[in-house]
Amino acid sequence: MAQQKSGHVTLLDIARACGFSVSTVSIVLSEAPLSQNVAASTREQIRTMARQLGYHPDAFARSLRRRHSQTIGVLAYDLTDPYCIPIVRGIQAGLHPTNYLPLLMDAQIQRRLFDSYLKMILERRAEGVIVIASWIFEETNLLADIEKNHVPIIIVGRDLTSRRISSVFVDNEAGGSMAMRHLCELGHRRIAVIRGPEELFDSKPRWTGVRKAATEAGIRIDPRLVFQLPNSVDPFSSFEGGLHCAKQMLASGRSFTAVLAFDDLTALGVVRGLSEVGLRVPEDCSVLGFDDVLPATVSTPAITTIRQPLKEMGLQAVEWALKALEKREQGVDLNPQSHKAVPELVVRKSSSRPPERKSQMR
Amino acid sequence: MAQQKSGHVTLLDIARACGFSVSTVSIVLSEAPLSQNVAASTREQIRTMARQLGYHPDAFARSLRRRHSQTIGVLAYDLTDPYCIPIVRGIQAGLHPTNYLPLLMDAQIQRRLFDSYLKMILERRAEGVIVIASWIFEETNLLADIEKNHVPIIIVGRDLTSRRISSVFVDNEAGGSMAMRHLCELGHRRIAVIRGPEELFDSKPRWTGVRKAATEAGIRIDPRLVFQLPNSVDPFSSFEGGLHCAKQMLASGRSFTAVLAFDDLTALGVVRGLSEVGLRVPEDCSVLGFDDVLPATVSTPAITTIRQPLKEMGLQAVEWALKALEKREQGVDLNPQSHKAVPELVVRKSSSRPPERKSQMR
DNA sequence: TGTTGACATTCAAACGTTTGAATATTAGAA
DNA sequence: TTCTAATATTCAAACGTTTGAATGTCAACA
Repeated sequence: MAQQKSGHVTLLDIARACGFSVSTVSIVLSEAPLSQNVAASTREQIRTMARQLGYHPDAFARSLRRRHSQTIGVLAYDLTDPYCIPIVRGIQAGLHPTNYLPLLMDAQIQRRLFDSYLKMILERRAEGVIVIASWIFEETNLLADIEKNHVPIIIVGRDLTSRRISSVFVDNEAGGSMAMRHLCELGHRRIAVIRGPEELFDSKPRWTGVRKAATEAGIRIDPRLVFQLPNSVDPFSSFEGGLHCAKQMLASGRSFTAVLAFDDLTALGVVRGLSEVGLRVPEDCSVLGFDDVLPATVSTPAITTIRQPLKEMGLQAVEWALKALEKREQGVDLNPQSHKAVPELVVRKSSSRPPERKSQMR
Repeated sequence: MAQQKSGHVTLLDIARACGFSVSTVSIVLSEAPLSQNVAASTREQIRTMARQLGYHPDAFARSLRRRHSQTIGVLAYDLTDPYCIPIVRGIQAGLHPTNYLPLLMDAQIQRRLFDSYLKMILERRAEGVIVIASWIFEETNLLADIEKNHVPIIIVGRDLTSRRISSVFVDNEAGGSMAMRHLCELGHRRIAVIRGPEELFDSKPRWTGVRKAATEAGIRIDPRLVFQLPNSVDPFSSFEGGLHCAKQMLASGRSFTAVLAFDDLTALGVVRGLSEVGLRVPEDCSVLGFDDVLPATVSTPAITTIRQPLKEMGLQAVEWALKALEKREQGVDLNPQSHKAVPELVVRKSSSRPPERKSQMR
């Protein structure tokens, strides 16, 4: 009845319905400072009418006028990956006490989608962007556009300070060392290692850390027990990669008492591979993961892993984004920062001392 | 330089920069029909200038003027739950060929957040809303507002046709029957059942299906082997619930050769509980899950489960949402519809024939 | 010469808000 | 009585687009 053609209730509808001007209604409903001057009776009248009609302010009109969207764009490379979720949670948690809202997008590991969502984030005038990408994320030309439009951008999951982008990522080297040290301390000497895919940012430093710790412990890593995941991209593939590597390991005829896997899903793949030939984890062979995602916790045995403080990393990203906005308000451009989060060894059931009889591994 | 105070490049910037009017620029950049009449040289000039300045149209202004947001709100009860993700994927897949964009929100199983995000979806003038909620989702008063503003709403994960809301959900009864039938066919007779939490929509019909199949197979379910998950809410708790039930089962002294768990995470909890007393799955005891989420696939043994066609359910929801929009365009209000998706038995490694010697279970 | 119509471009209003400035009303003070 | 000040409300412009209608130019036709 009082509806506009658009189907949505507007200030004008309310104004007409209770005989005040649009301005007054706006002042009351948006709780502008001037609303103190509005008669209490008027306020009440307007508010009840708004409730009655089911009024909700039009975010488009409001943002247009106020020149603020109160939005932070969050672009995840793949929500399917359990790695992303805790980061998103951290971002949500960080944003919650402010009145910024996350605009969450899932690129599904597709460059095309990544670009089109980034464009959308720009069009929606997000005031900042947080990109979750442990994964390849080369120069999109949109990146330049983001800069031209003065939108602060933070990346979590890899170091892009070289491109002058604030970055939050885990200290992979330290993590790799922790993992190797844990196995050494348990008494393992023949340790198979599954390295991450070539093109993944985390792979190299993690491997460096592993080697350092091995050297420090006086252990030689048999190059024939070093494997590498293929350059694939979706989370499930790293499970299959682990499974495949385990088979190769077993086929190689070399003996080993532990496997240091690139991440948790790889570790789960290894567990599967070992179990298929009747080997038990950890009695016959220890398996270590990295990340600490849900599947590592709920599988049996629970996977010993290097935990990334994902939620905290999300929080950190938000903190910087907000600070950048604040500074921008004052006309200052913030220099890109970087934060190396410290990982943590989580000992669970997939690691133990090596089996007594070495012959057990053929 | 040519920047407005807002920091964003606008049509006016481009117009000034190349000496045409805002209208012409708009017509060219938005590829309006009139742009055929614009001189090719002009078009080129405007386009390159836009690219150079990094122009992106302001979605707020555009939507305001066009009276279309090209957006579908998607409100998930908890992205942490692996159950949600494939549904979201389905929704994305369904939306992709259209030019609607999903506006994805994660309520984190908190009523307050649920409400505030729903409000946000309304304010952003989403043209339709899809709610993912297997979980409690009682009358929000916002629901009434959604109706007042003529926004079509679809729920996936439970049946709310009684409240005149289109619903997509799995045929829980059929699924429950499938699970039980599978165990019976393998030869199990003493089967423990873990029912879902009281307040969860899926719980009752699933249990009905289980009992029906048992009756048909001439099997009596020992009430002392029936357990129930507590009314909790986060996905991890169902793992713990399963673990706890397994302990109770074992403590009860009753013998059983299979456990039919409410969902996959519960099943994984049961596996853990059994393994803690040295029982192996499936050699000593079979375990069945429900849903088919990632952790069920990557754990060892892989969990035999009843698969919900989650992605398809998401697709279905989108299809209806779009149809409702189409109809609304013509002024027709669509009647709420409902779709019971048919589940599917996925046989993996956690189920097998019961062990020969019954004494094995004490 | 005037009319027609195709082509190229611009005008101006509108979308739903917000907000600085303006107006109107009342009460109290000078 | 007029002036000031507080209270209560409205005007009107602006945010960045889009778009129906208007304008202007030019060539071709009658």
